[in-house]
Amino acid sequence: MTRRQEIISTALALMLKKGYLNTSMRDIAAAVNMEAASLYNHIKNKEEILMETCFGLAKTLEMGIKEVNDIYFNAAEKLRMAVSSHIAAITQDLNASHLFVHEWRHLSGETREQFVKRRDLYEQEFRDIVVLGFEEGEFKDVDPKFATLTILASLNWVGEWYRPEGEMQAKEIADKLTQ
Amino acid sequence: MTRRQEIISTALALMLKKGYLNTSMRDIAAAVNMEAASLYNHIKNKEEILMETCFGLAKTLEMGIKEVNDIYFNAAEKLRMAVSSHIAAITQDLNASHLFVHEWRHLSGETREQFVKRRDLYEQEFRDIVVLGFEEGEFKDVDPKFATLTILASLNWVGEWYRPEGEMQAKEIADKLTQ
DNA sequence: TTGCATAACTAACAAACGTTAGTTAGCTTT
DNA sequence: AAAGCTAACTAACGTTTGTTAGTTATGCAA
Repeated sequence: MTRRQEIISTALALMLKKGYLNTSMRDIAAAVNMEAASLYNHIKNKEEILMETCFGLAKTLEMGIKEVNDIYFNAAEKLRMAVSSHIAAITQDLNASHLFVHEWRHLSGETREQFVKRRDLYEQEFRDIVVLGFEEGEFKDVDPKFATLTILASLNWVGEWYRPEGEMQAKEIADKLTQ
Repeated sequence: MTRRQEIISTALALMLKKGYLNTSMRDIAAAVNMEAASLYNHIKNKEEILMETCFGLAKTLEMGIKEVNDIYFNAAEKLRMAVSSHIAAITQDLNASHLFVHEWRHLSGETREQFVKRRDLYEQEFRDIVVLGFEEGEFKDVDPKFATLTILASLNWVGEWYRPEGEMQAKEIADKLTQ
């Protein structure tokens, strides 16, 4: 792990515990045993940590749903895989997920708009799967838009209580949730 | 509306838009056309806003579920009413809900522990209803703990997208969600 | 051996923060 | 008329914040 990666991953851990705004460059520096100013040899500024993390996870999620759309045809199966892929991404790095789910608001200006746009797009693709299932008569009596929001809510919330050392594995969660 | 209420409700609106930490006393003051120092004639300090809001909503939710437990007997009906009551509380004041769901972390020390304790207790009561339904054979094949977390996740997330001017009314949402 | 890149340091800056102190104008009560 | 309360003000405080500038030791490449 390069020094840069070490700094960022340490920062993410702090930011989960204390929040993005409440985590200072000096906090991060102390946690990796250096001075705040030295961090700037490795990263451009504080927001770069947030940006890189949010967009990194966005990319992972996008790739996941793209793969699902490429491979599977049946709506129910598609949904199961999309859920599974989402859960995998979220649980794989809980610290990063926290920034992605909660702290993206603190991206500034254009960066933030860009993020929101990609997030909406992902939600749209997710919704398409639900709608497909609706048309196939697979899922019944649900408002697709509403259902999608509810599903994504549950998925993102997994990051709040999932603990890697716990008994539930990512795949298991995905199965239960799809059901 | 007293000046105090005006200050607090203005503060909540700002905090929804910008986040609790990112909303300064000067921001709040400007929004109600006074100086930051003058706010202290009405409130003790910044945290009082957060505290009062979080505990206020906690109380509302607690009263809601207590009433459900007092009146209804059938598990399915109980769950429907608990969901309905929760949704009503959340949608009634979206600004307050945001603090309750997202910003309670910034309560300090003992206050925070107290809040978490009450939140866990509420979750426990909610879970009891699910378990009851499980025993009555009403809800099938679900892990109660898991199901409760998922339900509450969906409920709290409603605050993220619900808009009072939108087409969906609180009761309508409750119905769809219970289903 | 010289020269350059890397990664750390110290010092400092300007801005913003929550909060306190002290003051004052305008009501309300005595 | 006097006294007291309310709610605003100005000024200032000590911190903390993100960031920049300038310096230095180390290690690799020419």
